[in-house]
Amino acid sequence: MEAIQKPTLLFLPSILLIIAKKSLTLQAIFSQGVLYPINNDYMDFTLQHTNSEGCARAGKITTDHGEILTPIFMPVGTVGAVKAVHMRELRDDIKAQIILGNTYHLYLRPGLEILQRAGGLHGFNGWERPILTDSGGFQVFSLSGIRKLTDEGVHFRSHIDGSKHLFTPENNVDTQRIIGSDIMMALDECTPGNADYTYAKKSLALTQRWLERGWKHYKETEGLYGYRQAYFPIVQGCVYPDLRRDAARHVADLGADGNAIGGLAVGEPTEKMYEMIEVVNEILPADKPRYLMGVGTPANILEGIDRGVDMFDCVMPTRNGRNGMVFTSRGIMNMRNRKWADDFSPLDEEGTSFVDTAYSKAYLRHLFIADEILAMQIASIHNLAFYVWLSQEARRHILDDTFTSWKREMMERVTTRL
RNA sequence: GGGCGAAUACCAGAGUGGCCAAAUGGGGCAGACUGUAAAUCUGCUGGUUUAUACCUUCGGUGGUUCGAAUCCAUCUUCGCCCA
Repeated sequence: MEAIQKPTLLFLPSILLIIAKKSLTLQAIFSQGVLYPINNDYMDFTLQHTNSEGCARAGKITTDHGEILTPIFMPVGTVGAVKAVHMRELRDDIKAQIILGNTYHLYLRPGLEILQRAGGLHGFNGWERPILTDSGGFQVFSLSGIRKLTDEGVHFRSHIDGSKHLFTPENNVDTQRIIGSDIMMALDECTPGNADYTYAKKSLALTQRWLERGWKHYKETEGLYGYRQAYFPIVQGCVYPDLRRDAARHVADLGADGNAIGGLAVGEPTEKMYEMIEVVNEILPADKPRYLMGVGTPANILEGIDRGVDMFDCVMPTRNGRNGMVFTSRGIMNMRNRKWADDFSPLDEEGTSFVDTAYSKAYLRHLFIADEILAMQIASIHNLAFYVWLSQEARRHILDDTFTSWKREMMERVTTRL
């Protein structure tokens, strides 16, 4: 072990040097007031196979921090930590290929200065694989009580200390540059699922104006740490097909390295969500990855894959896991239920994580009832491993052209309440 | 042997004449959670399959009262103090 770790340590000073140089170069460019596009970021995507009976796709995304095999589920690590899960478990056991961070949360804490001095989020939390950052658009939605939208951007109060801040499409790119995510997300308004048409249309127009500004700024800047950063635009439009189509065309016209579908699973009926995915994916380019933001249940993910989505993220495996819900290929368990009290069988006979066989259902229930931290760790590790497994198993069946029948069977199983 | 105090639902513990099937915690049972202000939140927790309804309950028994968990008598148990 030591022999492996030592060279890494030796490289650190040189890495820091590169970062320092890069920052200096950037400052020099900015100080000269260069306005023409200097950005040559790009991210590779290879579409490897499309299911013969539908739209499900298998692909490969290449970033400077490594490859991502799609369809992929991405664990959420809002403040730079996937709650209750160590990086080693995330990498070696869950086999996460990419994780999320959140611009709003990281900007407030620990703040940009610390992040920049740490060498970005990768340097700060030690995750060496790809990172995607949400822009804070979801917080525009979820913290709606303490924010105000204007054309300029979103004015908001910190949920931590009440201080006032402003995100603009431009400074939001700069912030994500400092965080150093491999995939940055456009600043958008995540329109509530129950918004009326007039509001949704107005909201979309704002998102689109912000997108154009953010995209321009993205093109005019470059990363601080010597690796490429992609910038994904987001399709909004609520549950209205014409708005969604308009949004998808607008997004497709940019020619970004990947495209996201946002504003779903935010209160609208599930069927509407599926319908919107279909509407949008007819328009989004097939040769770029498609990211369905914030979704969802295992069933939602299977349906999303079936409709041509390549990337997913959701807090459900971690949050619900901490609250006692365990997702398996046999169905869903509420670990607090009495019925598990004397079930000494493994947590998940078919699970891929070490916790699945190391611990019994009865023991995990005991830990939840006793309010032990270990309960949340076990459930989070299990759920994330299951979600990643589910996406990669889908990938395997797409490559084998057996996705459709496999999905039909899995849909039955993952929706069962045990 | 004497004195004082206490006994309330699974546990702890409010309640000292009607607004009490009885506060509040804990425990228990179930539910929610979808780009994380969440190790959080919501129900239920005497019985009657529904109930703004009825029945049974506040250590036991007997009383006072239109009405008692609440007042009186007595018994039982527990705690503390004095011998």
